[in-house]
Amino acid sequence: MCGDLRKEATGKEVILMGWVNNRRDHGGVIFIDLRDYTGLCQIVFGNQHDANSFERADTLRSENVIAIKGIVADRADNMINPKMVTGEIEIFVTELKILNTCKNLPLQISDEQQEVNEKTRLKYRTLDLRRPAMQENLMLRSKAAQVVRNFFYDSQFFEIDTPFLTRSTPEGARDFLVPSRVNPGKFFALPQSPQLFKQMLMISGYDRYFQIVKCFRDEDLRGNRQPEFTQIDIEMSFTDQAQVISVVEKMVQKLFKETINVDVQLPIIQMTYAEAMDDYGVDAPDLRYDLKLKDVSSIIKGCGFKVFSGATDKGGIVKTIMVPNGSSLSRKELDDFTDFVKIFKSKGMAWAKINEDGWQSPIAKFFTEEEIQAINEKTGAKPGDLILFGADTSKIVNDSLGNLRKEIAKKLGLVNDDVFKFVWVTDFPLFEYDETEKRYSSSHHPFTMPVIEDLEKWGETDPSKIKSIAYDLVLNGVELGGGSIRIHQKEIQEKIFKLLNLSDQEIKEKFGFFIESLEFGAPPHGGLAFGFDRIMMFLNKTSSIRDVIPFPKTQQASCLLTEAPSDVALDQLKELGLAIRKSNQ
RNA sequence: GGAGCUGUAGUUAAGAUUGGUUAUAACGCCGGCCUGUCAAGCCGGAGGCCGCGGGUUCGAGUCCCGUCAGCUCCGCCA
Repeated sequence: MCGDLRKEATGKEVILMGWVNNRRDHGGVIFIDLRDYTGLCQIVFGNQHDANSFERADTLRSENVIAIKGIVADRADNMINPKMVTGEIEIFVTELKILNTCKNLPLQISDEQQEVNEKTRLKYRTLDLRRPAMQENLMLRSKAAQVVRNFFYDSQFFEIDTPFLTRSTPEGARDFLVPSRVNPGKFFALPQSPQLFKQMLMISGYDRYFQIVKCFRDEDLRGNRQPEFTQIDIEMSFTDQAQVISVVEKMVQKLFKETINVDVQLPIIQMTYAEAMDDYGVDAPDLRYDLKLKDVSSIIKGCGFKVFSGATDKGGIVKTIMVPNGSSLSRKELDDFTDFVKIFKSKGMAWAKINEDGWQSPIAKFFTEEEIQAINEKTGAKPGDLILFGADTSKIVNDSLGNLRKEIAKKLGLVNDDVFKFVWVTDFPLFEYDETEKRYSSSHHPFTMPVIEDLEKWGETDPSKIKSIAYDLVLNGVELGGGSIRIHQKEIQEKIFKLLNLSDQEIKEKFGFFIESLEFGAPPHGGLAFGFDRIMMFLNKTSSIRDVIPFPKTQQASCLLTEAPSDVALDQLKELGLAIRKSNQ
């Protein structure tokens, strides 16, 4: 292949096929860099090598597809190109076959300097994917998938596939629906994950399962979220949290080693959800930098500043971020931070610059010397430092300061993308209270095993206090994957459904098949699912999920290449028993 | 559903504060010259619905309103 030839091949006759990356026409001699997925190789056309191909090489243009026969030649010392791995040799072309031509290009394949607009890239994805950078991304993805497969196969996991046409389930994300022609008026749903199927495989006795599988969720897109995405899905029987974690982190270690040669130290540290929220304000903390949040609620309780004391009086909290040497930040930068926290429903952000003689702060006058001392002590602030305050409900304070912490780290240059800080976050609450719908919903999913003592103690009175046996693997502030030990007893599963406000009839209708499966000797089991695309974002060092997915959707969930989704013929609808309603009422 | 950023030759950008002759550059493309380049070089050339629609104005790429698209984020994502 083009990128493989070295000095050792000198004198050999070779056949190369590929794309014209670049043509340099000197009149009497024409140089072409020929490209395939392995790289570039310079081929030389000249009268002395072959008059016929030299003449026709005049017509070659970028991205023409050609096949050549030629002799590998050693380059003289002053002609070696140290920038190319094949730079010590070139091919004297003796025969040229033009396999295809190419129209003028909407984006340049060979120019890696020029960042092309993403709209253009997605519209001409075929060409975008021909760019070496994208080829590297997708080839690494292929390699990663192989490493994962080999790891699990070697660890006695079975790769078993599960259906894409399955039934819609309540809870969770919106389903993508697929109408059934054979059963007019009825619909399949594409799986949000193979959750129930893998659990049923455990019940069927397959002991250990994995799958690299597409999942579908009809929710709004983000820089790291696509409507169809790929999970590394894992389930194990007769297991517990420690064992799942232990197996999975070995996989992660192997994956990072064999793809990007990064050593992941095992065991990966663990922290509870409560610790993560306390110290970082988020359930997926970035541990590459410190900037921990400190709760100063008890200090400011009853202080003269009504915004703070009012927040704690109403059951809220006041937390701080101490920015070392942060007092050099300008008023404008602090205003930007204030605007930033407003995204997260925070009403504002107070700040205090620490001087030798006390606080320089709009709110300093509201605090006694003792309170100031206590806050300085709690936050560890010294002269030259800066303290930022958030006061509101704990959700808003954690949300805004947790995200502000990341923002500050970015701004101060504390974020090093060559560092990989993994952490397991454990002991998640089983439920979250949904304020808008006034009910509880599962933090993980409804099949997560609760801590049984919690369930007995709080089940009737305060379900939000129930913890679950669930765990997330977080890397640099991003959730890579999450899992749990599952409920394997019918009674507990039914109890959880009830707490989720599902009626007996709904339970029977939606999950009857699963509940019944549990009754036929379900073993204890648990597992985890990774976002494969997100892992690939780290391995490829990209911040866009679209750079690791060959044919992604735009934020409006459309494909600019195929123009999907599209209208369909009336006949198709008719056959499915469907009609499109004009208005959206 | 909401907020912000962006949209100008094939591509990437400048021009937008302060409205004013023919909208500028680089790369790419086309033609010519050239036997050692490798981001080749030199000479010449073509290429524009300034996202779209409306408004203000004697005059709009530039100001105003609307709209569409791409991106980032909030909500949403068990």
